[in-house]
Amino acid sequence: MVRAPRRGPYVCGIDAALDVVSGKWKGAILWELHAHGVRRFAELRRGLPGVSEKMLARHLREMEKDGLVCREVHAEVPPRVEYSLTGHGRTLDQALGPLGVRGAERMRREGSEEGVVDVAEAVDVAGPSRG
Amino acid sequence: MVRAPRRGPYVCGIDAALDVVSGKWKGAILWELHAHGVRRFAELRRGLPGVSEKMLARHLREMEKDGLVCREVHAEVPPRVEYSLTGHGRTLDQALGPLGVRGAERMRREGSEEGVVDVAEAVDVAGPSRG
DNA sequence: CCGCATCCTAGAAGATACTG
DNA sequence: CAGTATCTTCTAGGATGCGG
Repeated sequence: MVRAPRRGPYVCGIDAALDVVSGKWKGAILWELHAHGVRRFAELRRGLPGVSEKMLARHLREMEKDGLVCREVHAEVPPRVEYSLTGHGRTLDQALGPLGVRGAERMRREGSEEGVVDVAEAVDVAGPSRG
Repeated sequence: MVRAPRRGPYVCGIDAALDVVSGKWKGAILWELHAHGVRRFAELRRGLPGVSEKMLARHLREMEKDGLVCREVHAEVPPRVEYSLTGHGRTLDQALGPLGVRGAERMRREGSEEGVVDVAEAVDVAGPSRG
């Protein structure tokens, strides 16, 4: 486990807010949806190298429950489900923007000695606008 | 030894930034230090109901290593160590401010059905000024 | 008082197989 | 394609005891 997911009693607001994004992939999911606006399950999966269907589905469910993402199911023959950020999710993402900037710096430093994906270099890691 | 907290490859800046505060008590520690400015080990411990010395010490070390907190050791007969936020830590805390507001709302909702400490009510959960 | 070391547990995350 | 169920692995976090 990477983070420390829990729904326990919170000590403060930050604690509670952080809990909403506690999960190895939630930050990345937020980033993906923010960057692309709308994303299908398979697309998200491809965007998160290493994630398993189980974890992706679970995190998506939790984030939906937390009102961060919107899940739109299209009743078609080839199943199609699209995910996007809710207003709430966007607000959270915006709040996370500054963190992204700091994180990007961290990536460059830590990346040198611990390895880091370079996908982040492709876009503005702080919070890319969706074109 | 304790294997270094998985600073694995990050997918994006947000991911990297979130990793710095991943740990059950880091958010609360940040909040405590922000609220009080300077805090001794024992004080922090009392401020974080339920935390163990091990976890408090470990998280503090990690946060120090990440440049979030400053650790000042006073070579006195009764050992005294004081912790405070570094400029970096304050920046992070500020970025977390908006999250705190959202988290506070969450606490009120979730709190009703999951229980929540009321210490948050005592101060501005979003980011109390230390006056 | 501060905080490290050791052992142990809960549950998060991973791999895989299967269903609609 | 989307998502669930099951089994395994991994490790953050908790409990306790010792040392400076």
